[in-house]
Amino acid sequence: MNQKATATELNHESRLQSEDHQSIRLWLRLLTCTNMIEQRLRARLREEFATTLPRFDFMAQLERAPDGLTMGELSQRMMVSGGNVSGIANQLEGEGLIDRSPVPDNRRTLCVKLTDKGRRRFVDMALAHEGWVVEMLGDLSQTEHQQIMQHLAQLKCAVVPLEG
Amino acid sequence: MNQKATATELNHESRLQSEDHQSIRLWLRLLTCTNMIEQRLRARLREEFATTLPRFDFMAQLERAPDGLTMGELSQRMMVSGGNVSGIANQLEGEGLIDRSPVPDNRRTLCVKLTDKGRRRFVDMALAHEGWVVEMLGDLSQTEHQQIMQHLAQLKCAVVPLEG
DNA sequence: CCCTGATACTTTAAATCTAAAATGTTAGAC
DNA sequence: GTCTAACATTTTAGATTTAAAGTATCAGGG
Repeated sequence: MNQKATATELNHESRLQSEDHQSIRLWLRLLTCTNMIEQRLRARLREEFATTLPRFDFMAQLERAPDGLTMGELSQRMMVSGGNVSGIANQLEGEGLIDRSPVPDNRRTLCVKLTDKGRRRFVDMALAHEGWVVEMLGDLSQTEHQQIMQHLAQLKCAVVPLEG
Repeated sequence: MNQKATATELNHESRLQSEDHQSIRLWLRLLTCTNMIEQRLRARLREEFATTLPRFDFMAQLERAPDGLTMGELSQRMMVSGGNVSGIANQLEGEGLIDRSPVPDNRRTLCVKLTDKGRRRFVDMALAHEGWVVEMLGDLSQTEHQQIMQHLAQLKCAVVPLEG
């Protein structure tokens, strides 16, 4: 940005560079927001329920899927590796919070569901969790909420096509 | 949301509940976007530069601070624990990419800087990194960029006050 | 000087996470 | 049927992460 170039005078290179930095700044701000919220949730889950975010997330996915999920589906939805899901499932199964049962027509697959105990345990945590999130995000107006949701949806669409 | 209640008929409880779910949805979408981008950057840094996101982030913080940073400042800016920073610093120092030197007036503190080798190495990566981010976020228009930035700034402000 | 508490950093132990290899299962080609 | 490749999951090895404990240093009061 040397001299007092008007908008139309900006060449491709400098325009591109400013776009670059803009994208980086957007990404860093996104990362900061997410990290801040994540750290708070992590801390409170530990303090108040002696559990971790991945364990909570695991149970949350199951709560939203009353018919159960396969290990692979859990892996996708939690956006973590399959091995990771196996480990957490072992813990939660050991504590009687989830149930891993074979599926009749495909012996490779396991169907994971919350046990009654698991559901009860989760409902408590989810209520508190919702409170914490609202505490952090609830000050935004209805309109702001909607706008950010839309923008993040666009952003998601902008990123997804690169999947392959 | 029973019957066809108009907006004014909604009682506090149901309004609150819908706000709750809205906040949760916003948080989950934010998390999804961040995770998607993060995973891509992680994969490409590994594939093309045989390094990791935290190592890249460490060097990026130093690049932005020519006078160097203390370990504590790095910990804050990277939003990770101090122990974590120590570990990464050991690696990078071992590879001659950074330099940890004592500070004259405070023997507890270390001043961390990029070495020339580290700076050269980082510049390469940063260029590619910027390209990847632009690839993912560059399709958003200037206006959208600005709006999302503003919204995330609001969101950040909404979260920060709870620090204590 | 000698405490005391705070600060800066490192170390430790345990959990998490990943990529890749291993295991067992399925589906389709031939 | 047999082979092959894909699939679903687990196991493994190793890196990363965190919280908390440990080490060393500083600053201030008595």
